[in-house]
Amino acid sequence: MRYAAGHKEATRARLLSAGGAVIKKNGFATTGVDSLMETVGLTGGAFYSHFSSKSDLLEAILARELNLTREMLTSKQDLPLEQWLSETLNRYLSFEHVKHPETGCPIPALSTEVARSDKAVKRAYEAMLGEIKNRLAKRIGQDAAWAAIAQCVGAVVIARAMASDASGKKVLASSRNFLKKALLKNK
Amino acid sequence: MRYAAGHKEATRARLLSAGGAVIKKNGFATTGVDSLMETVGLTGGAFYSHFSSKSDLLEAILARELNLTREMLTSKQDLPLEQWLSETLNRYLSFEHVKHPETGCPIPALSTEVARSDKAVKRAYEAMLGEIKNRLAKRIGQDAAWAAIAQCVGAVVIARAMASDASGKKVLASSRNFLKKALLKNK
DNA sequence: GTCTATAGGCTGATAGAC
DNA sequence: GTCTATCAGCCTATAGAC
Repeated sequence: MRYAAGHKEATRARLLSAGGAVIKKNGFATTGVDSLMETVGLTGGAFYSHFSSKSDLLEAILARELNLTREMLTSKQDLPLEQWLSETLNRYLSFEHVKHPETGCPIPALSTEVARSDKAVKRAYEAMLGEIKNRLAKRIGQDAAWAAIAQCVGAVVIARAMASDASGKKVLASSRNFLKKALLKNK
Repeated sequence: MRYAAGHKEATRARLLSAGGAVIKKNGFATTGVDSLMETVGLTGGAFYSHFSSKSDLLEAILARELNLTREMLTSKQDLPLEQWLSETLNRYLSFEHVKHPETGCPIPALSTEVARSDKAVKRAYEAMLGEIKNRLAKRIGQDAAWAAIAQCVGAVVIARAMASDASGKKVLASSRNFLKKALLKNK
């Protein structure tokens, strides 16, 4: 073998990381294999020694990215409820998050395309989302967990589609206010 | 002129209606001009006598579709709050809506692509969404209006990406429960 | 493990016939 | 107003050289 041991694994890891950023920003269907490979300094033909299809890549990227989201949402679980809630919501529902999909959560960026993908992709998505929900449910309950996820995702999706920054910020602020109030009251 | 007066307008109207259904189902970027024209029984070349670009079509479709959503959400404004809320939420957050994007609301189907479109498209989106929010705000208040829209959109987006029907239904039910409780309490 | 070359098919958009 | 023909460029995926 003319390449160091672990070379393939390293390339695959870079592909998941750099590729994930690109498709969160520009979309999965609209990003070609060639430009995906460019992000790791390789040419298109080499793609298929790492993944059997483009859809296979989406599945792997989703697993990785959703894992990161789960860690992020549950990293401060030892804080008191109100503080944990406030910090987590302020971070997820920030204008920074809206403006930078490439470093953000895959759910608002990729869900619509997951909905149009094959069963394997959807299964990866469903499994990870279920885990995220379970972790949140421990603190705020089952219904509230799904509702909070849905609302955060929807707010980011809508804020990103707005023409003006001001409108996007309004959507975020309303969702933050509403969720904090509702989640602390119903507890 | 070899075609009846109003023929062009009629073709354009059919294009907006049939095209809207197709792109809500299959996505805007992934649907070609040729297949868009097929839905109204014409060939690709004829597209450009109706719209100056594909993006121009998206703008027109959004205006039309969001107008329909607005009418739907506010059609039963004369009912008592609780009843209006319940009926509207049950309809928007239904499994039927999740399974049939082609006849459903454009916001969960197209927002992610609007976010990646040009300023004109985003302006059309922002203007119509603002109107929808204003109508809802009259009944439930400003923050709650944005929050409710965000949550409904997020729930449908997520439910559509789930592998199993059961998971999608859970997300919908949680959002329905949570929203009804929160909106009636905070009033 | 990555390369180049290639296949066959799709894209958005234009020109000119009818 | 719609047609066909055409452009250059992109797509996913494969074959075979190195």
